[in-house]
Amino acid sequence: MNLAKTYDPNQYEPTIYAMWETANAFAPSGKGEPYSIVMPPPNANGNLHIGHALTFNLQDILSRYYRMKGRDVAYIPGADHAGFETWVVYEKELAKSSKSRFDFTREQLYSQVWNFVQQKRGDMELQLRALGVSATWDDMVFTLDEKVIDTVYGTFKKLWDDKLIYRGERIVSYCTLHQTGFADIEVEYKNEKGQLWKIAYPTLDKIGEIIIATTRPETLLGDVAIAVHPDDPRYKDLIGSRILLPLVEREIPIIADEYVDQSFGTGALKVTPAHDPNDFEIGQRHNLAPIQVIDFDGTMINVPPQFAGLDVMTARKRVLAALEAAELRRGEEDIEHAVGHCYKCGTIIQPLLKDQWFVNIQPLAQRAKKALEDGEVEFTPASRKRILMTYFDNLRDWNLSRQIPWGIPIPAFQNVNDPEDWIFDTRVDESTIVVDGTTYRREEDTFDTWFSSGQWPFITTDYIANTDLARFYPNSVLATGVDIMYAWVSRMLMLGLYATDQVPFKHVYLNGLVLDEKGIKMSKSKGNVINPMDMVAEYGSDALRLGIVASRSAGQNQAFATSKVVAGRNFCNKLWNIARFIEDKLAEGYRPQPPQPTSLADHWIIRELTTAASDIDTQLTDYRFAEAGEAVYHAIWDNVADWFIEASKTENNPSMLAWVLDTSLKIAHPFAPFVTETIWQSLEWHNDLLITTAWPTAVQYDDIAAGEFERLQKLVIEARYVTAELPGSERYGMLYQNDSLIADNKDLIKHLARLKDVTEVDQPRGLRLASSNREAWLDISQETMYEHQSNLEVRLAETRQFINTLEARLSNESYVAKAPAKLVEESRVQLTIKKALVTRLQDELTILS
RNA sequence: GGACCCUUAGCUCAGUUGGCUAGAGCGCGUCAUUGACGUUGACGAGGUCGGAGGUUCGAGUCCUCCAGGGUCCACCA
Repeated sequence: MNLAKTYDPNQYEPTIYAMWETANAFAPSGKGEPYSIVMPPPNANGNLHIGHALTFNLQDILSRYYRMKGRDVAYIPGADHAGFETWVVYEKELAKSSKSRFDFTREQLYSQVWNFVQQKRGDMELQLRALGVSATWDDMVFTLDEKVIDTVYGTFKKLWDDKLIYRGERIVSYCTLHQTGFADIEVEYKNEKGQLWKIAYPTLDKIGEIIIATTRPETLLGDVAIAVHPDDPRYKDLIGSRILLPLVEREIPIIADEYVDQSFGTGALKVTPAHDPNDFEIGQRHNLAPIQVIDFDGTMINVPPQFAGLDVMTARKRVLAALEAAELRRGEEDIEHAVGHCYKCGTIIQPLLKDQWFVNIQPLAQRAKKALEDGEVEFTPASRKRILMTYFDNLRDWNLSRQIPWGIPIPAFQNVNDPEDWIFDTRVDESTIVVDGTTYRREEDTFDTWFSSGQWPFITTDYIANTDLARFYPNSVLATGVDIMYAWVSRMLMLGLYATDQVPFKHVYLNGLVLDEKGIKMSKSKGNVINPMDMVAEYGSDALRLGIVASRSAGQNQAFATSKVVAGRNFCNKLWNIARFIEDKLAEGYRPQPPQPTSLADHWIIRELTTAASDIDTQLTDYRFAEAGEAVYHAIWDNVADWFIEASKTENNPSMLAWVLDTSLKIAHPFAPFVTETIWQSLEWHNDLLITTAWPTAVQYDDIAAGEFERLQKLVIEARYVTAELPGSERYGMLYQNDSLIADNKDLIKHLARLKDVTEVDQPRGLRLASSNREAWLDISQETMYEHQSNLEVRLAETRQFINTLEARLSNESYVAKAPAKLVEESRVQLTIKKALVTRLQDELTILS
């Protein structure tokens, strides 16, 4: 016995992982049909969270399974520079040393963050290894690697040449704290209570007035018009006249625009093109120049001196106070409206006018939508596909510009003499370049991170460069969290199709969020975050992996249950002890041989494990991870440990013991890679790696023998049921039988049911084991039998109840006529069986009374 | 304002195309007890599948409505 009594994962996991890496076991075999998964690159700015553990585990289960199935598997790992996300983390680091971004040049910042990320990235990669991911580390891609930038620039150029990229002054969602613009999707809307203020704008002669309604009175300072609906009788006569903008005393026109909703507020809309997307459009239609009154740092500019430099909220109060003093307020009402916030810092997003780079997205979106419609990509859960198609329909142009130094520079240069003249050039290391005698200045903005990660599948597989790896494009499956379906999955589909004329992956599997134990979303601020590495340290990597897939279905947000991780750990220990037992039973120097089933249990366990392996095939093909895991768990714990191992104690069949152990390890390996490989390595008849061994194939067995073992199981279960209630003195009693199946398996039954002995008799004596329908009786005293009477009565009542339902069903003509014949036949068979059981139970009761 | 999801045993959750006394893990109860494993074994108790209708021979599963919980999307000032 060279294995300790209990399995200690920490003692083996790092060694086993190192061994796989040394053996290059994760590398694609180059043989078989390619199967590829690209890892959603975790942010290289911190630690993995429990959601990563789930996603990567699912991917690794698939990778290991298909590797064993003989596919040419690439599971390509990555790390994301996570532009804005990392930037936020780094700014916090800077703040710790009382520094800010303004203390450094862009180049200094970039290299500082680079160093910061390199260090964090190393931690993250160690954590990936601790989870046991069988990723092809040689193909690891960081989102700032040269090949990424090259490909991203290539795509940008293509978009540019196809006139799908434009630069323009548009309203962008802007975080004044982080001082960068966002894509629409990055804005987090919350319903909040606010006020709708009514404000009077006096006519030029100050006799009349128009009342407008606004939730943001401070933007009044940037108003350039009042808009009313052309058909609105209240204002019809005023259209074309001018009015006085309060506080600023600027004359502005009253214009007519169909956009205005007559029923909202007062039906008159103040127009602030610089700070509202709709107003911007109105302004464009009416040739009104926008006036920016909120600066990029969130303070007021271009306003009367008493408001200049105030932050938005203070300005709002002052503006309201000034209006009050001027007697221009006409009441207010409470309303609930959606307010956009920065998803990182919660700062209220200001719509600001800024020159940004945009992708004209609809041509790309519609192509992606069509690919989904045509079934080129399937989804699990399927319902998400339709949701995504709707999303494509409503997508608006994508703002690619980010005003942060950490990211891929936008490869564009501006003519110093002609601001409208932009050229594409990749010499982003130069701040100015000269082309044909003209000087161009570099764009300072960087790309939205999702623009690069949106090209991940064809970047990581070198599809454009067409290296060896290109055979892995499109990817077989994309597995990721539902939370980034819009941000990431949608972009990969659009950019993938655009750049490669192919869908980037054939299947999308979306996992839900891992919630805390109480079902609440985890967040650092709530302090309810579960760290996967703590779980690995306490229970082992396999335990975490088993626990996190258990009872989890696609797309559902589900609570994390430590109890399932504990169950996973116990399962590993069970496997471990199965191995200890079998290794102990096999002679020194055992050499593998094909399984030679002799006993009923041998045939039965072959059937069970073969069935389990093929069930797992089906479940994994359907991405039913939890059910596949359950199949493994039960095949090994219930069937192998509780029945086969116990049965094997009454026989000695080394070929079967070894085969059962090998097969158990194989089917469990995708789910619990470490413990299975650890055991495999301890088996002296193996000198290969479990990870690269082949998935079990069918083995011949005798179905009749397997069925007979099942009958014996029923007998044993009934014997146990009866004896469990017996007093200690009678518990290990005799079993009398007149039954050749029992006689032939005397020792087995004796052991499994813990009987004193099994003896042949001519005449019935004791209590008949009626349920299992064999000629077998337990030796029980008259007194005990009497006590057992109530059990028999309960069983009898239950059986009669069931017979009633069966009879009712069969006497229903519609059922007999319409239900499948097979079902009707089954009902008939059941009825016969149950009727016979009733007779036997009644007989026993008669004897007792 | 729109869309989607959830409600099944004490807890966390499975339950594919409707098919026949509803499953798992943990927890609970009784018993076992030291050579594979107490991270164990045997046996057991827990559910009118949120509520009300409907379709069907048959509904946890499909439809409608209601109640409660959640998520996402949305430029109404």
